[in-house]
Amino acid sequence: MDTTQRTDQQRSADRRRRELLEAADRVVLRDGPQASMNAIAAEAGITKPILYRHFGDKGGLYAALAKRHTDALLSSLRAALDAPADRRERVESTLDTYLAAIEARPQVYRFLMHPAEGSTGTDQGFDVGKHSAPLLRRMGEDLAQVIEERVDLGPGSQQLARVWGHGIVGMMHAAGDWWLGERPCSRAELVRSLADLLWGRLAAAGDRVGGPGF
Amino acid sequence: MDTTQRTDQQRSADRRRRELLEAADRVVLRDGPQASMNAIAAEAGITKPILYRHFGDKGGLYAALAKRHTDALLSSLRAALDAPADRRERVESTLDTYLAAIEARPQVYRFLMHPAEGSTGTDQGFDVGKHSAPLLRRMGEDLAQVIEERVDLGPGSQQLARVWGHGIVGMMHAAGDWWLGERPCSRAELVRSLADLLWGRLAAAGDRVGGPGF
DNA sequence: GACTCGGGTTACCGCTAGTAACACCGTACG
DNA sequence: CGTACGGTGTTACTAGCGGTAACCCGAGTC
Repeated sequence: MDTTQRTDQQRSADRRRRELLEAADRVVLRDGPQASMNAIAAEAGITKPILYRHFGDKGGLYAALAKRHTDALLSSLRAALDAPADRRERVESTLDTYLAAIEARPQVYRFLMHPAEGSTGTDQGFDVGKHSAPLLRRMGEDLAQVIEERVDLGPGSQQLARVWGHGIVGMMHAAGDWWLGERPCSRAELVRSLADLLWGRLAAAGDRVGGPGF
Repeated sequence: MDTTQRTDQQRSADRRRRELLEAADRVVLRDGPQASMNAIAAEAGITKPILYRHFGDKGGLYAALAKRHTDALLSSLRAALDAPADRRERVESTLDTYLAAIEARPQVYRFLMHPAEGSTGTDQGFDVGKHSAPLLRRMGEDLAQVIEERVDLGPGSQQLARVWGHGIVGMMHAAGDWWLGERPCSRAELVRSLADLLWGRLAAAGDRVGGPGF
């Protein structure tokens, strides 16, 4: 009885929670990362305090919201990363998966990359470092793990893999962000250019002669 | 007469502006990017409306503030990038310059990378893409220009250079951010690892054998 | 019927960005 | 001398935010 009642309650609470998250999703997609708690509550057809009862504060709601999308994106990236193909193919497919995702739903992307961070709370001694979006960190760690598992890097491989994981993710992110804003080329070209960069074409290219003043 | 008077006024206004910017700098360095206009005005020994008369709105102040630091950092990066040395050396020295800068003044770094963006104004149809810090964009464009000038990339070189410019800057940024938070290794090691990545070590490394399930 | 308890609301606090309206003060002009 | 004026500064305010305390009401229970 007690347990069943508790599960009933919990089930109901979970359903509510999901409904609230979906409402929040709609509002964030419509209004961007600046969506207010009032607006979200209104969209959900209720008022602020119950939002706060469910998620604690705005950060909690946004974290929950971000977690869903992040998990979804990470799992599709994992699939591309773990495919049975050679390395270059896997790299290109992973890049393309990421870029296709941000291209398809740019608002979600923007929300994930810029999680409001308006916390009015204890901002004293603010977190220097780790200010990036959690999505970037998680992608970096994931990629590091895959590199460490599958690439033979010799001594110091773990540390090297982590540096590379975060570095490659950052490369992908910044290039994707720029590309999304300017659209200077097709997605396939971008993927190819980035893979070429990772494949050492920068090191292999010759110096340009007759440049200005050199 | 008229002109001299105007210059007098302008000079005075410029001095005021500089004073205000320095006060704002102190506050931002102390309180992080969440520094309020009230706090900045108090630090400068004046009240809010003056700040607004000088900078329009918070975005304007932050933009002016960011521009100073950004210009300073960009010029030192330029110096490293333009040094008369071979490419690998220049790359390492540029990476090191950037990392040393963010290591030396992490609060400034954080401010530059996360420019508040609280604009309450017309957020309808918010700028998707170009949401990154302007510093990243400018670094990317600068690097692209240097690559285009000095590296022979064959046909399509301009576009390739831009992709690489933004990509490399993103790599540097993400790795630097992660490194600043966790400090998993020395700066020199980080520089070396990133340069190795750019030099194609990922492509050159062999597959790891005996991995889990593979 | 009294009593609790979970879901919901109203009404508020303290804060923020931003602004309108007023006050002071040196200066040119009649 | 008086007076109108532009620049510099202030006080006092609005609108809206995140967050919360206090209350309210219906359902189940003894």
